[in-house]
Amino acid sequence: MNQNSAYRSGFASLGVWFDESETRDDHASISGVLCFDEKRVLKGMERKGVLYNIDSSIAPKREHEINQEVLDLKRSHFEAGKIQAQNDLSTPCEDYLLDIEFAESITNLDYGSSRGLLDPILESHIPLSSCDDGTDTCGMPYSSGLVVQEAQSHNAMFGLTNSELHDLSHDKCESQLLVEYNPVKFPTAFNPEDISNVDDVAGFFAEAASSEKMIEHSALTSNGVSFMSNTTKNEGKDMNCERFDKSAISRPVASQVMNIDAPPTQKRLRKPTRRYIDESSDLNATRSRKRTEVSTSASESKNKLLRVKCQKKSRLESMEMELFPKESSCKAIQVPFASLVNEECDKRHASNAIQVTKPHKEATVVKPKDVAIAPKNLDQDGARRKHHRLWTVSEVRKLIDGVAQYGVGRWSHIKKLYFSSSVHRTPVDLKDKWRNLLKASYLQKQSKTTEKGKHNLSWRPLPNSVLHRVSELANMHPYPRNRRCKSSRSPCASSSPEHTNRTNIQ
DNA sequence: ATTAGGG
DNA sequence: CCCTAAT
Repeated sequence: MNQNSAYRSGFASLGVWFDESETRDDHASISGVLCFDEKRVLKGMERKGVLYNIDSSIAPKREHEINQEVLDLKRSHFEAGKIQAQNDLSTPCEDYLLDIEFAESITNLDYGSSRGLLDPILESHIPLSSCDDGTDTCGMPYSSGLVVQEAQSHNAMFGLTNSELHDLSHDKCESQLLVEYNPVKFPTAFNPEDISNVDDVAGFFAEAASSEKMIEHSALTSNGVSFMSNTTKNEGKDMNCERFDKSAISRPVASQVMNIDAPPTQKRLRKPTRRYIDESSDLNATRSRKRTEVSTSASESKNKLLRVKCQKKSRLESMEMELFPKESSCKAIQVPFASLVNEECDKRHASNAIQVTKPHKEATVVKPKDVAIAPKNLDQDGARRKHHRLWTVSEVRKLIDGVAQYGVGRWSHIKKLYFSSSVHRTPVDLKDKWRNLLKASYLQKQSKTTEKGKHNLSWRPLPNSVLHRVSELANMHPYPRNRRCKSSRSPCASSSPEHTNRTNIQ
């Protein structure tokens, strides 16, 4: 099998002994691999502690979904581990003098090859569902392309251990199985981002270990496997998680995780998200035209992020897809975009400064609020969303004037007349703003009438003059549809007259 | 291309 | 602000 040969060669390059006679046997191959891992992982640490902790690292993922199968598997593991713990020095695997740098070396191995090893297993007898319930055990949806493969490999290995453990239970390499079992799983438990930080990994371990104790104890005990409980608790507990977490295990594991995780090949087979496409095209377009209307870096990004959170689920999902993959695709977009944004940012600032500078006395009242809304930090997201341009009082006034003149609904006209200079205010923006003004005035008035104190502050104080005008206009021009007169005075009394009036004017 | 509305 | 459905 190609996979085998490839795999073998990979290890051969590492100077690892490889038994030709076993080459054709997948199990044998795996055993060999497992041995390596064990040697690597166990290096410099106490066998028992390691075994305990490694196994425990799995627990948090399915605290609430432990099924009998899993328990059985665990039991098997512990048995194996126990036996091995007693024989570790005589373990045949000692023969495989593994270079301590295996962890780093393995990084060179192609993901495909290692995967190839698993594939046969997958195909043969592994129900990928040995421990998956859809939502998954790693906290990440299977729908995430990035994770799926890991999950599969994990399951594959899981299945392997599960289905073959009995066969191997008396084999000399049983202990290796346990060890290997763990590293393969890690990827499923971590967010790629987390993995990058070794400390985080260590933290996870600690957490996992601690939480596992409970589960392990109750589960195993109830299962009539008390002896294991003892084993783990006594021997495993002695092991200081922190100690090995940070020193021995975290490094190698982390590196391996990265390895498994990193595989660049066909990680993302999904077609680009709509947003992704949009952004790309938008970016290009923007670049070529040097559009002036773009967003600023920092604030904009944040806004977008916020927005994303509030957006429809579908969109959110797509977004996450973009955010997660720390792969090239993402960077490719962002880098160029970022530079672009900066450019635009400067331009915009200039114009903005002007506007901000000329505010009226009342402006001071409004501004605080605006500032408060202003975003703070930026995220990687290449946000396409327009920068949240705070409406200055002057702008609001202009808008009101426009509405007074043209009436509600003629946004494009208002835009032409009053906002021709401000590129960033589109008719739609005006419309939205008006809507907000109505709402604001209504709320403000209401709060004033009732318990004025209340969280009135949350609603940025609107200059009274503005507020009044809005109210008046609101009465005059009931906002389409919801002519629910916010003003406490004359509810929905004026409809036809004013309406026609305005309409005719134009 | 504009608007109205929902998110 | 963004997005979409209606005009």
